[in-house]
Amino acid sequence: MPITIKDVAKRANVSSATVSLVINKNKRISEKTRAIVLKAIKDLGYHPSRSARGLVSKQNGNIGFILTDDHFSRSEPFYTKIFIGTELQARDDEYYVLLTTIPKSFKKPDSLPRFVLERNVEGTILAGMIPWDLMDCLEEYKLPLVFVDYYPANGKYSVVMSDNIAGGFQATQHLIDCGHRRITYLYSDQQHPSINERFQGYKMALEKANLDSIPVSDEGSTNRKGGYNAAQRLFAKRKDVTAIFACNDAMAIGALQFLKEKGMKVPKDVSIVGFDDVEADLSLDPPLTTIRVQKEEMGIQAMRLLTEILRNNSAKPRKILVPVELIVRGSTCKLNKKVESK
Amino acid sequence: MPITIKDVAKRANVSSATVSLVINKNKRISEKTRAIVLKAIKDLGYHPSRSARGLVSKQNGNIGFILTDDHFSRSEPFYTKIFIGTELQARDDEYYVLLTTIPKSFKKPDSLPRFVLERNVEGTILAGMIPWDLMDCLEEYKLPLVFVDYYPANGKYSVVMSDNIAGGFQATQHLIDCGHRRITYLYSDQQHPSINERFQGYKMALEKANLDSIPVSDEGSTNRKGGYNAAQRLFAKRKDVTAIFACNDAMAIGALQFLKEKGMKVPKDVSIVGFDDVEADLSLDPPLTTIRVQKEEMGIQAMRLLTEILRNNSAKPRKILVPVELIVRGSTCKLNKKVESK
DNA sequence: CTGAAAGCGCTAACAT
DNA sequence: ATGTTAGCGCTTTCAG
Repeated sequence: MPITIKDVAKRANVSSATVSLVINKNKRISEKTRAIVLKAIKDLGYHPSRSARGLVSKQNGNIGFILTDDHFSRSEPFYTKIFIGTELQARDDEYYVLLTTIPKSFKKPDSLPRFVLERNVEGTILAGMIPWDLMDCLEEYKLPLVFVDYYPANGKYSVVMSDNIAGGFQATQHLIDCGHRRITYLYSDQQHPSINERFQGYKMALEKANLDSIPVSDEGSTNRKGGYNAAQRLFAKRKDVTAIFACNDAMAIGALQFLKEKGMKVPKDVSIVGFDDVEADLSLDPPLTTIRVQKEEMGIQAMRLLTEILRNNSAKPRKILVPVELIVRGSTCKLNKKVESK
Repeated sequence: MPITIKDVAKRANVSSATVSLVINKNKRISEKTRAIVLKAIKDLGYHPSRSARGLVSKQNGNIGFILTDDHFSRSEPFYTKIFIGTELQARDDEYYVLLTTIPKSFKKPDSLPRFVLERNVEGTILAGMIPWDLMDCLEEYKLPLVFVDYYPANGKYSVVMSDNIAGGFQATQHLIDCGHRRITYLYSDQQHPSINERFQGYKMALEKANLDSIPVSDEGSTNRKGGYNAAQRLFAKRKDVTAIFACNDAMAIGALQFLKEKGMKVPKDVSIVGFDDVEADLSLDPPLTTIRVQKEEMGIQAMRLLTEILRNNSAKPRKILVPVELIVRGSTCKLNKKVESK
């Protein structure tokens, strides 16, 4: 029932081989025949069969997108947007994206995603923190892998990250520019490369201004509750801090909530900068100054990297940093004209 | 390089046809040979090639999952969870799910998702509100369609909905049981079937208790801002309302915010019930009493419905209602012993 | 520059 | 109950 290559060949008065060559952009076809064939394809609304193509070319045109279940269910659509970027780019690259989640607790004998077991993807994008065991298993399959927003330390893979160091620097610099001198870094889970990189940026900005770093961590997690707890811990020790740089928006919002409850005004008494720009809470009061991460762009870049590897599998691992941007909203302001001695 | 059916055949000392029959669970194979073949398959780690299968069977083992971009990027992972359910069930049904978004503003000459143009899906799940034009276009492709959490009025398709009427009823009944007599329904966008059905349930519960309905809508949208505005509008007119049933959690949270700002205590002065149980804000104070929608289950059911249609395409359109559940948290309480005259 | 033909891995008659 | 074989739609030598 569907239109086949033969139908096109017949209509264009050429052989099916010629049509195939045209489809595959082979250059040894005269402009004239190419045009005729192209027209026939369009007239007929022909689309080559992926099955037939895949059968002979040993390629299936699919790529996998794996992330942990808890990441995908997160209340902010962070990874969702990365996925959208991937899918967007996949349209241009003519791939289909198969999305699957694996349990955060993935352990060695657990079974891998179906599409890798059945070898129905040519490569895979790994988004966010991935259990070590999963990487191990994947490695055995020799699947081209690209990491987004996370990467293993071994340097063997291509990765796409947002420019966390620059972001940390910009956030901190912004606070310094506002006149703040005692600026805390609120975080949790320092193992995570992003959180660590943001910390680097923070420290660099402080060093440049000759200020001391005041890192405060929560043992829990990098969510609102963690931010709330960390802020609580911070102000139990030091009441003189005037600015907070949180490792992400969720913690920033948690800290904001704590401050409000304690009657401290944001940004009058304390300025807060977040990271990610999750837009989770546009009704937040005050709206959060933050570092915008280009989530879709990250997905796009990841897909591009993967395509590159797929086309030329000798390609060396590359690392792409997607630029970030300071978004100044209402949670930061100039420090109250008070003159501060360093 | 990969293992083919012939490798299996050779190892099992049978023909490839026999292997094929075993794979396809054909019953006219003796138990003995079946066992031998199965063992060979396992030993070799054989997985049939989808391309080859697809080429002859005209099936590709893919199903599409379409939703609008704004739905997928929503801050609560509502549709994300529906998708996860679909993917979960797809594993059992041996399908791959191709997820794509279309612009909310989809208009007729816009191009359809690639996987339908290229006919690379056997059927499609449509999640959430879908532009009418899209349905129109899809219809021409004669693709089996299943709707989740939304459906066109024409009754031509299979759909999966949560039991909105029961949910609206339970929510309202809960408030009535708490002693409330003046209960508002806060909503927006009544065109949406879910919102309308919830309204039905609300009205039924009120009628049964012989109470009047107090519907208040916001002209904007069904998000927090809408909830805030609607609550504002409500209390501008009537100060005697003691309970609010919002058409979803987002609006409930918006209303909650308005009440807090105006100094009204929740639940002491006003009780609030939401709908969806999005868990967006576990740190919400007070935590929201709501109607839990089983999002994953909805995705699972949608996939099952689609599989059913695909296996037996004479199947008639079916409608599945996924049960809901009242979750009582802190935003509702018994009405202050005040005696109320009806 | 284009056509003829073989063959990818599998299924489905048809034989045996 | 199992084997033989043609052919699905496409790509890819190899000829011309």
